[in-house]
Amino acid sequence: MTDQNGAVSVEQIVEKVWLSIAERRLRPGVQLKEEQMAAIFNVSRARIRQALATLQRDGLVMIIPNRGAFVSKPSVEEARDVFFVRRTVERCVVERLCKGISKADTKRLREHVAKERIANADDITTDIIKLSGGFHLLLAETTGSDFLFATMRDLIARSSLITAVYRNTNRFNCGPDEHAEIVEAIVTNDVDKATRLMAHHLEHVESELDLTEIRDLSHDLRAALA
Amino acid sequence: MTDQNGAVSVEQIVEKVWLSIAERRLRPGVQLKEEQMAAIFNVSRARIRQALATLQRDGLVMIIPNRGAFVSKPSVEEARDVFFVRRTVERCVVERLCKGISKADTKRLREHVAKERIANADDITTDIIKLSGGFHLLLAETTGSDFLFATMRDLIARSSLITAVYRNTNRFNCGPDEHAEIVEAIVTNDVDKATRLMAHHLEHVESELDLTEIRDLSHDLRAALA
DNA sequence: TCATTCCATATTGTTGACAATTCTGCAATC
DNA sequence: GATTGCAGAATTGTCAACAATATGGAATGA
Repeated sequence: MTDQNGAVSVEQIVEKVWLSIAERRLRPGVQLKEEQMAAIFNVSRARIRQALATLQRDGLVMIIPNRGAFVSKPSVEEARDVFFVRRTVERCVVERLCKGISKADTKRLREHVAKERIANADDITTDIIKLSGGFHLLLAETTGSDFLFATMRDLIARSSLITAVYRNTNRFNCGPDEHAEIVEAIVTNDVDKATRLMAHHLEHVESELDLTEIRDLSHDLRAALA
Repeated sequence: MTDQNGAVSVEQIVEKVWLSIAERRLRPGVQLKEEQMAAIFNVSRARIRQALATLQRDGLVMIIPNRGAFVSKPSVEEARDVFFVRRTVERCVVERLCKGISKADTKRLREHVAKERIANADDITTDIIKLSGGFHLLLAETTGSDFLFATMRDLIARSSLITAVYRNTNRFNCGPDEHAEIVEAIVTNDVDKATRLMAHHLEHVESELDLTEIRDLSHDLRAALA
């Protein structure tokens, strides 16, 4: 949590908030007050502001001038959008990877899936959330394309928020088994199978969301009427 | 340039730098010193830092801790990546728009193309650059998808930088004629034609870049050797 | 002559205080 | 009883000074 100097870095603050949102401990609409957060993390407000700006970039919080930062409240349309774009972008990712993947990358992917299995077996929610998003991020990183990676970073962050808001079931079925299948299809350069599995996987994840109604987990009247 | 109080907003600083990069007046590798910029815009360093953070998010500058902010130097691979992703994302955009577009949106698109024609006729470089990127951005905005819009915003910003670095010709052939054709294909709901025209248009833009060699427009020895 | 060390300078990073804005509770008014 | 106006409190926005770090060149020694 702290580095050599006992201070918390911006990245650590961002990750902490990100996880709190993904774990539903921070609900959409809640205001993230700077001074309050500065006290919690024991850093100056400037660093908190920097973290909030990053979280805004990632679409997790919404900053209103002179009002403050609030946990984002994605609409059903936005949720569908994110999955729509994910389908196309992740298809690109898989197609690229099927053109050939190094031994080292294969190893990294398999090891990641192994970690996911362990987290699932031990039922450690924090790890499950981090690793299941991390898998898709790792795929993008493996393509070697900085831009694909950056795009997926955005998509995964927003997906976490959407999952937190609209998830129906309590279990995370974006599980290691489907991930493992995708990896194996990629290492055998089977483009058709890999893209089909990825498409199916994303449909599966989306199907576990209830995207029929607007969920309002907050009690902020102002936001509800805006 | 200035608001009521005579101060320059963060957004204005970002746009100014963005344009300077697109117009090749700020070259890749050049360091953007905070104090220097604060003096130029007559604001405090804090505001400059905020603007630099935004520019980093857009991929236009690279911030190295304890070293400073430098105008990004996209590699040939990164350049190809951006156009690769643009082809898929803009295809999505066009497909969506072909499903139906309102009268008001049609009007906005046609008016935008008209503005582009005027800028081209009058040969106002600043307007040409802003409007030709703005066209693609307007298409994304018209889909109504916040995420598609945000993604295109990123892509256009990076494309501007890439064009500035790797452009061969002096003329901007991302001209209004091809844009006009795309708009007309969209308003007639001709998906095949619209996607074909968009693909061709992007190929055209990319073809005017020289993506065979690493261009180093800067004179910063350290950066050149890094 | 070349490599290395050290110090002065320049630049970024951080902090706490102050200014501007917004929110909240209460009282006065219709 | 509901609404408006106002003052105090809470919160965000801005700034300028200070601390930490990196840079570049001179001095030193092989």
